[in-house]
This record gives sequence, C-alpha cells and structure tokens, in this order.
Amino acid sequence: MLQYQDQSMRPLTTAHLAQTMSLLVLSNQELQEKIDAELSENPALELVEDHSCPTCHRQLVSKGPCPICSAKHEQNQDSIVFVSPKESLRPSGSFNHSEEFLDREPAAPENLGLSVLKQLAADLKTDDRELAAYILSSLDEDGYLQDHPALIARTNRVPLQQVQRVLDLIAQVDPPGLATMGPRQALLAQLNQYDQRLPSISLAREILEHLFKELGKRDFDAMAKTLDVKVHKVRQAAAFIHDSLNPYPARSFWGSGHQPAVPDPNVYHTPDIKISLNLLEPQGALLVEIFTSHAGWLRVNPMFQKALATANGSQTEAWTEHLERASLFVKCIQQRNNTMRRLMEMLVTRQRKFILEGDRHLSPLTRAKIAEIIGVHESTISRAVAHKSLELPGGRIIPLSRFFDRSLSVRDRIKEIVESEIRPLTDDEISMMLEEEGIKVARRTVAKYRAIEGILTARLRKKILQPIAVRA
DNA sequence: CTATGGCACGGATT
DNA sequence: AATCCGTGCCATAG
Repeated sequence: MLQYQDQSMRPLTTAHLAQTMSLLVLSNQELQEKIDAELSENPALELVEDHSCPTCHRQLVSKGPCPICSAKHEQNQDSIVFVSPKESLRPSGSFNHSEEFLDREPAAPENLGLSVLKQLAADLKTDDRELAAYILSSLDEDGYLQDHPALIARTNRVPLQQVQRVLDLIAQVDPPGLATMGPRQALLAQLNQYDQRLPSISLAREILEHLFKELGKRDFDAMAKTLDVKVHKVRQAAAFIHDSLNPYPARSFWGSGHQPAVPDPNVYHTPDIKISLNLLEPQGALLVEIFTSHAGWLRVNPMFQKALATANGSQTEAWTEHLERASLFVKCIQQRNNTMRRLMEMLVTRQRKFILEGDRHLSPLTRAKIAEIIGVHESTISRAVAHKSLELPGGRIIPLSRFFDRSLSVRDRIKEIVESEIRPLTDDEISMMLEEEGIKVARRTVAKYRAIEGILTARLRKKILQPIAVRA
C-alpha cells in the first residue's frame, strides 16, 4: 500500500473523496482491519510482497541513503519517512532493526524478592513465608504474576484463599503492585495506597477498571464522555496515574530512570507513528516511521484484470465492479499515506525542538496553518491527526493531537516552576513570574493549567511534600 | 481576608 | 455548526 511514486492521485470522484476521508481518521490498527476485510472480500485486490530495503526492512516512501542501513533512500533535509513492515506492530521484542539503538532497562536484580520478603517477615506466618518465597521467585522480569493464583494454590497444596491473602500482602509492600496479573492490576494495587475518598482517586480507579484501552490511546475526550466527567478531570487522573503509579512494579524498584526505554506496547498502546533519532548523527534527520501491518503494497491484481477478458456474461458485471472497487480502495490508501507523510514531514521540520527537547519547545501551530501550507482542507488535517498516537525518541507515547495543544509549553513551564519552588507559590505569583518571562496568562488560567497537570494548590503543596508512606 | 474553584461568556479553532 | 480555550466574576474554603 505504499507506492508514492504515483503523483496522479487527485480525488476525482466524490466517492474517492469520501472514502479517503473515512480512511484518514482511522488509526493504523483500525486501518489494518479495514484492509484485511477488503482483501478477503475483494478478489481483485492483491497484497504484493514486501519491497522494503533488504537491510533495514523498512518500506520506503522515498529514495536516498538510509541513515541506518545506508541503503539508498531519499531523504529530505529534516525528515525521512518510512513505512515499516509487519513486525513493527508486534510487541517491542520484535523491533528487529531499531532495537539495537535502544537502551533496554537492565533486568531486575535477583534480590528484589529478598527485599520484599524482609518487609513481609513480620506479617507472615512461617508457612505463608514459604508460599511468598515461591510466588516471588516465579515472578517475571516486570514483577508480574505468571501463573494463575489457582495454579499456585494447587502446586503448593494450599487453599486458594491463602494464596490470595499473601498476594494481597505482597502487592502492598514496597514496590507496590508487585505480583499482580499485569500492568492494569499493578496500577490498581498501587492505587489502593491512596486515600480512596478523594474524588480524583476514585476517578482514576474507574478509568483503570473500565477504560484501560482508552487510557493507552490517550483518548481523553472519549473517556470524559463515557464517564460523563469534565475532560480536565480525566486528564488530571491520567496525569496522576502516569506520574505517581508505575505499571512495572519491578522496574520502579530498581530502575534508575523513570521512563522505561522500551515502553510495553501492550500497556501504552502500540503507536501509529514513531519518531526516532539517528544516534550516529544526532544533528541529522529525524526518522519517522508510519507503521503499517502489511509488509508490502496493495494493488489491483493484474491476473484478475486479465481474467476479466475471459469472463462470461454474468461474471463480467460483478468482476468489473470488483475491479473498480479495488482500484478505488488502492487510490484511497495512497491518498491517506500521502497525506500522513506530508503532515509528518511538516511536523518534524517545524517542531523539531519540541520532539527532541520536550514540551516547552512546542511552538504554536494550528491545523489550519498546516492545511494551508500543504494545500488541503483543514478538515483533512483534523482527520489525519485524530486517533493517532506517536512515539517520541525518548520513548514517550503521545497522541498526535498534542502537537496542536496551544497551552502545552506554558503548562510545562509552570510544572518546572512548581518543581523548583522553595516555598509554595500561589497562582497569582506564578502568573507574575510568567509575565516576567514574556508569557501573559491570567491568574485564573494558571489555576486551570495546574488542574490539568494534576498539581495541587499552593496550600496543599506545603503539607504533602513526601510521597505517601507505605504501611507496614 | 486571600487563594481557588465553578460558571459562563466571547472569541478562536476545528 | 460544534467545540475548545482564556478569562472575568462571584461564592466559598481555608
């Protein structure tokens, strides 16, 4: 589905236009499903095998030297856009080529289990201790429980109830959320350590329980809608989950960095797009991969076309329709890819600082502006931006719409001010500080930003300085 | 009395 | 046309 050489892709018919639009809003995951559906019901459509670079396995949009495998792919000054093959949608372990550029988190040292046991010693009877030791030793690298509790109960010949009790205990102790069934449960267990009566906590719980997928997609608007809550409340809860809880209990305990270098795509959703830095040449072009799930390109099956000539009466009609449908579909996909590509090139060149240096450097840029430059209708850009997630070089996954968050840089600055403050500053003071830096924001607005970032008010900040203590 | 959050209005963006 | 965003005003918690 990747031929970009073809420049004659103007939306000629309204059908074409309509379908292109409907494809554009889809996330890559959804697009893949759509393609699969189309492939299976339309024999005129064909998926041609991979034409990607034999070295780096990336299907290329353009030609020129590839910075990674130095094959010939085209590169514009600031961006190179690739479309990755199948592997890219699988969990991180199968990022074959790019993997060597990522620093993996070191595996958790073995003594994690010991440390936990020590903490539990007081609360455990001797036979519980044995069970705890067994459980701890069977955890995987991330601190998750591999086996079902019932299975553990059986192998140790103890009642399920006892297993459950020990598990609950373990989950409370220092790396909180340890020995749970997965990221979601780990987060929930950690949530238990906070004051359940706070509305923001119960909101966070609700999100984790019912809207985990949506959280991964960072689709705050949808979440707010289904929960019937204000969006900023949801953001606040999400920010809280992100900052104060850790989906990888084992890593939080030993991890030097806060952000895992290799985010688990099952937790925070596989991104649709990934931007990475060529480490060999940090000043050079940014690498943009627009993931697809098919290693190859889509086209109208030429055999089918030939066969049409030999078709008999009743077949001809149906087959012709298939052909037209297939060719339309291919055109639409091309159109979609083309738009996405141009959009990303735009973003990468205009927002390079933001991508590399963080939220504060996001410069104001509206969808309308991009639409104007690229020469498409602004609703096209809106659709292109919607429902897409993007992985930054640092490993952070953000919604593509973040690029158009007008207040992001100011919020980031506020966050920094609060972090480095000596004494809790009031919103008014923060507002004035910002004004000295040339950022004009009303006091009321500072308050709103604080809320979005999940920062407590000045008064509360004074009291709660250290993280919530773990109960013994 | 001061700092903050809620509501609502108008202008910009999508 | 619908939605988002910054802001002012006002009630109220601290």
